[in-house]
Amino acid sequence: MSKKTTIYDIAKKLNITAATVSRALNGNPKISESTRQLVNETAKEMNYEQNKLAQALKSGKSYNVGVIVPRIDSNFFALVIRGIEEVLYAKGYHVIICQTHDQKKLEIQNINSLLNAQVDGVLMSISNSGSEENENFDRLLKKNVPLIFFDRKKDIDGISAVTIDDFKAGYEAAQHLINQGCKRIAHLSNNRKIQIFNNRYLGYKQAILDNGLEFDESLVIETASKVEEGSKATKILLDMEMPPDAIFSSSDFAALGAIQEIKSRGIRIPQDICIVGFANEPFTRFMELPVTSVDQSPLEMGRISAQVFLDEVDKGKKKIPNKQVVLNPELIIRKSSLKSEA
Amino acid sequence: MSKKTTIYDIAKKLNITAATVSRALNGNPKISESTRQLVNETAKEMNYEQNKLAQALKSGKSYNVGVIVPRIDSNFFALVIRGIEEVLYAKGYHVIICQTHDQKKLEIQNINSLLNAQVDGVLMSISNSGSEENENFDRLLKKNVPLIFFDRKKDIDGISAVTIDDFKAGYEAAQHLINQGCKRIAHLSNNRKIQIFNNRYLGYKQAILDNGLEFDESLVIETASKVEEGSKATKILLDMEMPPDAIFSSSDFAALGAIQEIKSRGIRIPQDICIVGFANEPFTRFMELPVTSVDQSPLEMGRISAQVFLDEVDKGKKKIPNKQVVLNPELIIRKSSLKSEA
DNA sequence: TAAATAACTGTAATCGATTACATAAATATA
DNA sequence: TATATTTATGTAATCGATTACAGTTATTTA
Repeated sequence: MSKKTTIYDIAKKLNITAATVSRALNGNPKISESTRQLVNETAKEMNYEQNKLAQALKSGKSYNVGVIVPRIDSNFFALVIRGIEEVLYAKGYHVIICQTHDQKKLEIQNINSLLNAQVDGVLMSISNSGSEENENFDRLLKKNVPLIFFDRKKDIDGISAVTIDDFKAGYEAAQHLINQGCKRIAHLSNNRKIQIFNNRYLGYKQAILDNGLEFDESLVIETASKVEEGSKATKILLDMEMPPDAIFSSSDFAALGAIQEIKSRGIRIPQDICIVGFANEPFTRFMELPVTSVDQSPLEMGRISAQVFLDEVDKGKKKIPNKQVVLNPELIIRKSSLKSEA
Repeated sequence: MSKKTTIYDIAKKLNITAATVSRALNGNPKISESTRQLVNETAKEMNYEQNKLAQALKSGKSYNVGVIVPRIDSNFFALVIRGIEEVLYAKGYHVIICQTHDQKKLEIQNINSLLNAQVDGVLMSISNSGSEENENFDRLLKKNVPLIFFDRKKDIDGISAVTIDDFKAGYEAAQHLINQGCKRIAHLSNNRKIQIFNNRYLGYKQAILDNGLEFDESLVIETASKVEEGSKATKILLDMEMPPDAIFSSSDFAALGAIQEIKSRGIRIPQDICIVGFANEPFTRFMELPVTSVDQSPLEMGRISAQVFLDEVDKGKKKIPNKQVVLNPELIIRKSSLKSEA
């Protein structure tokens, strides 16, 4: 109701200046213990709360950080965000979450919006659909707003990134399928202009070649990370003259679509076709037929991304070499690919 | 790099005052057309961008709005948020999303955090675990920060709310099961101190009574909205002397747990037991056995909540009667409850 | 032509917190 | 005792945008 109390109100009441009050509240060592106590008590009495907007104006820091992800209703991104929040909240930051829904237009809009909100930094996983252009990222960098990529990254000078070793993840997934006796392993990829998807693909390919199997490019299909798209792609695969005996999908959602399509044709999993997904979404564990998937330690990814941001903020203008953190993926083996036990 | 340009820079360049620049940029009618143009052009040339922090300090508005939900990795909340964003972004607001994970402690922390960020309003779905106390909400109200509940609400004077008609939803779900010939319908409820859960329960109960069936309180179990909890509760139900022939769950996640438990015992769905969930999460559609569920038009709920907030902000201090918007639920019937066709 | 009005623009205070610099009082040093 | 050094606080500018009020022309009216 009544106006908020400011340091001026406190100052007037104690017959001192706002400067002294400010210093006392901020623990400036030049303030005598007696007045410090007095000020603190009075502040409490008067329900003083610092006006963050004023402080922000003065310091040029908003203590807001933007996080941009393709979508928030995936467990993976939700957990990354949780990790980010955990670290940043503790440092007094607020997190503004934006979704791109994999549309470049929205990505640009989001960046504008965050810039507008004068965020102190941006942590993001880039959108799928996208030109080769980096102007948006450049705009952030030019303004000295730290930008950190996680998961879906691009190699841009001056931008740190936190990912898992996607090549290794792809390699291990394929190797696992090969170990199960699969010979024709298909791959539901995603936009391979995005590094992580390309790396998963490359790892998968390498494993096939390393094992002396034939690599068939026609078994690789790019799809969006959606159930329907997974089904669609699987239709194509199953209709081939020599259909695959395994599918490694770089998305759990697409894998789910694949499973639906396969089951609808009465083909057995894992006996006839083995399935491996990616991201370890909870439903992979909860399904009647639990799905093998790759865990990306999203919580950890979020925490580390936040830490990288904090480091960059601290270092201020000093240009530091962009940090590239690579986490270890973990293949979680479940029934959908356990031919040996079926 | 170089400092940001301010209205003072523009003023200096044009040999006028910052006041004039400010007025020109804001379309003040007292400014001559010529200078207005000149200012606008120069602003563009110099890459001028308004400092929102300064404006926020002056106006007392941060143009930040807080949204508090139990979790973001559920399709329901993700869509509500999307609806909110849609409306608020268009009005120049930013949205700060917070999760409570159904912990009162985090809820309080979130509110503090948002208050700290000087948000212009808070839209929230209250957390489950909770005392009867409303002090946190009162704190917002005392500061004249509009608070709007959606979905999980409480009746508090001065707080508007947007929900679906949960009583009707519960009633229709139960009626549907009765129509399928079910006689002993169990209910996986949730904390019934939360209105929406109590209303679903009451609707369910009323339908049973209206149809002359016996109402058995022991068939009602409170569980959290989690897969594991759903399984656990279902174990109890199936171990009863007279197990139910249908389960109406007020959560899709708990329903999923129920289905797992039921299937693991070799009991058939829907022949032996029918299942109805709640929230129309995507997986209900994608499962091998698609699950009947209640749609709550989350997008619409978000949009309307945002609109209610905008209305309250506009009206300013004038106390307006708290608005209570009630949306219509829609029962989406799928195989899990279609005994008649099985 | 003098007075009144309109049309612009400038002056300066304001939002609330921070901080370099100045100053006063208290204490230490020679 | 006179000077140097601390210690504690006050003064005033600053961050950038907004706006009530005042002031200056230019235009209109009597």
